[in-house]
Amino acid sequence: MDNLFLRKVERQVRLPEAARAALGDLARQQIRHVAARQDLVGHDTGPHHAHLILDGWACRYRQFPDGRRAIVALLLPGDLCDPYRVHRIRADHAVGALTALTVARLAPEALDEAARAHPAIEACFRREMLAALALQREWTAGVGRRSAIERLAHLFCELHLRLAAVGLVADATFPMPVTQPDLADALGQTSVHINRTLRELRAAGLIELRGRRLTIRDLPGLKALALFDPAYLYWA
Amino acid sequence: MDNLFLRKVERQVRLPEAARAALGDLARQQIRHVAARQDLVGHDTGPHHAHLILDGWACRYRQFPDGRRAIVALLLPGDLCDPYRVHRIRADHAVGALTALTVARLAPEALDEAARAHPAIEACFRREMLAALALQREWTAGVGRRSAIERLAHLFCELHLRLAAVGLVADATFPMPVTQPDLADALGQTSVHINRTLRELRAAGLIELRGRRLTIRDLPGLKALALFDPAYLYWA
DNA sequence: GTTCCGCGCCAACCCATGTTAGCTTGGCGG
DNA sequence: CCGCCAAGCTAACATGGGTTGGCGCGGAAC
Repeated sequence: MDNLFLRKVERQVRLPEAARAALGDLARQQIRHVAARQDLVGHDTGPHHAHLILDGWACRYRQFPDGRRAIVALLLPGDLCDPYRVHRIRADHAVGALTALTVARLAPEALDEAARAHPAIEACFRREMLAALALQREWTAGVGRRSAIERLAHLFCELHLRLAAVGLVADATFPMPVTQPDLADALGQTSVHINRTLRELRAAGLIELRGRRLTIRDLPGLKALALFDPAYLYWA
Repeated sequence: MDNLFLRKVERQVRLPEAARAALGDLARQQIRHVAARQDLVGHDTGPHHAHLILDGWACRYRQFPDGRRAIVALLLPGDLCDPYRVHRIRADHAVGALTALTVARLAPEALDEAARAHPAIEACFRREMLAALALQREWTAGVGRRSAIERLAHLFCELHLRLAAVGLVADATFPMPVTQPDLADALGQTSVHINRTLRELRAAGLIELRGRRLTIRDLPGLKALALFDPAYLYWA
């Protein structure tokens, strides 16, 4: 199980050997397996560990008291979740596994120390934060101003690039293990409408989605429909 | 013109005298005035300065090629905008003045140095980032899953707390210089519907909005309607 | 002082998306 | 091998919020 975070990072900057080794060590400390639909971090968890996603998909979500749920971010293999310590009594959101998950649990002290010892690692963490922020802004803009079909198309373009950055795309095909109800919560719609919209995308010859795998049939078309501009993707 | 960022910060942690002085110096370097509706940072600006908002309101927004606009964040007095350097050719969004604005322009090198010299300042910057991220998540969740009236109510609750943290609230009344078209772009709606919804909130006796000032008539009622949970506000 | 334009405000109409309800399929536990 | 349940899929109907268009006001430019 190779370290996808490293692979993503080194698409941008070559790390010093010592930093690379330190990051590798970190990721090998404490491997945890989480079943699909389990929480990695609960709404009421206090200060907690950071996590590196090694395999599987997770999401950050917020559950409202009346049952509504909003998924505010998707976490893919190679994503580093909360590199900086959060000193809060109560988290503002939870992190849940969408599929079976393999993660490295990272002690905050170990991260701090690695960042202090290797400026390159500190830079990585910072970049990961800035990337998460830019991504979050794009999601806010999208839910606010994109139509249903544009949102879905945009998400697929985004996933395509993010997964390609960690080598999980082959032949314009990649895993898409997110169920329609989950997509609905991520895009601010209902599962019924997600289904309608998927049908439209398929009928337009833009995508093919079967058995948890997505194939993009017409990438330029999909990007045009989504008004996709990759400027916000830091690692891709 | 006192430094509102300092005031906000020191509600949480007492800074060492040297750090406080350094932050004060930073803010006094290069004061800039910007007219309402002008961009502080454009969509196509490359790496740029950081800004400390001293007076007035600004917003981060994204303009789509077809004219649609999404406001993804409001920047209030005391907010620190982009403390960490962004090494990108093209920004993913712009920052614009909603009202006449007074800002301190901060050179990235000066910030880096202050952060290196004073761990307390580094901690402040990091906290500002984490706060921005949490805020952005809440906005994403809101646009995705809250109804029109809930969104508006929620925004007012948020502004109430954020402005209170810098001492700009008196008698449950605070400045609200955002026009209805701007509110629409921030909440993912149209100005017509914002108008309808404002009327509803007024009719329900929850708020009063006159002459760019908002008075909250029934805070508990407003919070209940908005499903407001302040867990995501780091400074307030 | 006049002109103009952006904003607040409102009503009528309409459509994109939500709601409800049901059927089908496939994977999993027993 | 059976039963169960979550997810995919669809149709019929309902509605929140978008669209269009129009009025009046007040502040800024001249």
